[in-house]
Amino acid sequence: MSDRHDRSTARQTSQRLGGSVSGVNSRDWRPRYLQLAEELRARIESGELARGTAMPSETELADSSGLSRTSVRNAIRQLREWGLVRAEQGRGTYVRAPRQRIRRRNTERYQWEKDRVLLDEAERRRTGGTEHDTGLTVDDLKFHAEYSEVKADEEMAAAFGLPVGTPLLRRVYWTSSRHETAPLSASYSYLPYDLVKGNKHLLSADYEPWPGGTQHQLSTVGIELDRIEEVVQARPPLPDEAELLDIEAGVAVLDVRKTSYDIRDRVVEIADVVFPGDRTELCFTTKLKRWNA
Amino acid sequence: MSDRHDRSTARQTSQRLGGSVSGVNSRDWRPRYLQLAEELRARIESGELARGTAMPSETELADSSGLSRTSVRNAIRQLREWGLVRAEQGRGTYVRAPRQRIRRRNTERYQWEKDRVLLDEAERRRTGGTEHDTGLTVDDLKFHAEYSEVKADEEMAAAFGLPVGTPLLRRVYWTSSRHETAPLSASYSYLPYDLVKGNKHLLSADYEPWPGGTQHQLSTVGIELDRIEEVVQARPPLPDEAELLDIEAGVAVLDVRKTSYDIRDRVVEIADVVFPGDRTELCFTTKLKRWNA
DNA sequence: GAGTGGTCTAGACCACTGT
DNA sequence: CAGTGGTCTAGACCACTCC
Repeated sequence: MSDRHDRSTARQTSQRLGGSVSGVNSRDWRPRYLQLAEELRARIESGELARGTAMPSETELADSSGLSRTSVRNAIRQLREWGLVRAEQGRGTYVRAPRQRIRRRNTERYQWEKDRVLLDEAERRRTGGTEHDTGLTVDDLKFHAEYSEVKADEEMAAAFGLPVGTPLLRRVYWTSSRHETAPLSASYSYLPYDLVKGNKHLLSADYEPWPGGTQHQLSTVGIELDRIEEVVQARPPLPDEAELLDIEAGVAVLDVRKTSYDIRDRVVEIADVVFPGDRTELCFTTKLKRWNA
Repeated sequence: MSDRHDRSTARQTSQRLGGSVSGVNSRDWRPRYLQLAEELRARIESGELARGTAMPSETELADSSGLSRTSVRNAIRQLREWGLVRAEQGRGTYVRAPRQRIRRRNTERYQWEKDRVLLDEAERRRTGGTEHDTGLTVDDLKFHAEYSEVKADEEMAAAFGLPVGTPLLRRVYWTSSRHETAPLSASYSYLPYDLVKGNKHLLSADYEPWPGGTQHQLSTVGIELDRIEEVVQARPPLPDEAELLDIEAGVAVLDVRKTSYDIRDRVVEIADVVFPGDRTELCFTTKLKRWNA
């Protein structure tokens, strides 16, 4: 851990590995599958292997590199972990579009959402939270929502401070851009059923997309939020998350457990939001009190 | 993405995979290396393969499971990506201690650090930020610090809003518990040299551990912080990060780019803090303004 | 020197995708 | 159907660790 002027580079490329390689060279001391991986990475980044196009097949690569197919597969596994290619059974291996990291400003977002509750509906409908994040309009976005009633298991009960078995409204939703396949995040939200049953619009997915977000929905049943606590962790994706978010098995997800407290200090919503780790940045701002204040 | 009553489980175990497996069964439709991986996972979680002990060697596993060594290695690769085992060249593969996730409350931490600046030194010295996080005392902790002067590259210059080539003080540090090998995080911090040169204590690692943290250090040269912005992302570890933080290549790190602004709205510190993804939770709190205020 | 994990080969069969 | 990636085998040599 001595020489690291390039720490910052790691944030941008997600990778920083040795010098350039112009072929699989037996004089190089690194394993040959890694040399091949880095050569292919260079060809992708130079644009020679363009985004969306098929890579040479494994047998072709084995022939052209002089390596066995096993070694070629090791190289491709490396590229997949780097998020550079996507393998599809029976079809081929494709160069991924270079992923632009989407920055989500959570701290500002929540206050913005709260302020918006006081606006009239026409105004709210114009732009929602996702549109705020992405700069896209509602016509570019495709919503998925799924509502159900469940009973609190031990973990949820503890998180809400309610008895096990308490009815909860469970909402699963994600939003995709119409021009891209994979959603930007997947969200699993839980609300105590008793809190929201006063407004029938909250109980069914038929009314989605609801203009104004969860804070507005809660305001219709008399709930004002005081603070939101978010616990961020990185973990491997579940198989279905990998599919939904279009990430390789080796790429982590950012998992945010969001807990909302109302002004009476009750937990009124718990949401698990899952982001693809290779294209998401979460931004938090901590405002500090003045010493002389 | 239909049936997900177990979303929450994913947060705790980092893994949730099919039912239990009591052997590598050819009737099972899953690949046999995965069956073996899950069988071994069950044996680890049951305690049969205790933490810290060596796994059966690859050849032993090949013999006992009736699979080839290649398939056994695939299974072990899976276990490594799950963070359950650590392979050491020439020695063996060892069961990892089950990792307790450490929760780091960033939002509260920074205000706490700021408040502490106003305390006297004896008080400050009693507990530092790391001790605050971990509950350990200074005697249990081992500090590493390394200072150097560097010139701002393009990225750093842009982040600071200063010309390329501006001298920066670069500080690399990490803290380990004396009882554990791997540090909880690694930190790479940059300060404009001109800002801190007024206090020679800030320019050398000899004075570490400095009681009071960066905010106190900055206060000695007349700087008061206004806010801290943190951008969180998940990415694969660099090879040396994997070694330092004791994680497998397949496990992601949480990378936090922390930017500190002073009350004159200058960027006064930029720090990249890297956490092992398999045992870190970052907690952020967003306090919302009252509607009636 | 014996044992370990890391790399590598030259095959094979499979499920899946296109035409 | 031919071609693709996914799985699997039965070997081999290497660097490394420990005795």
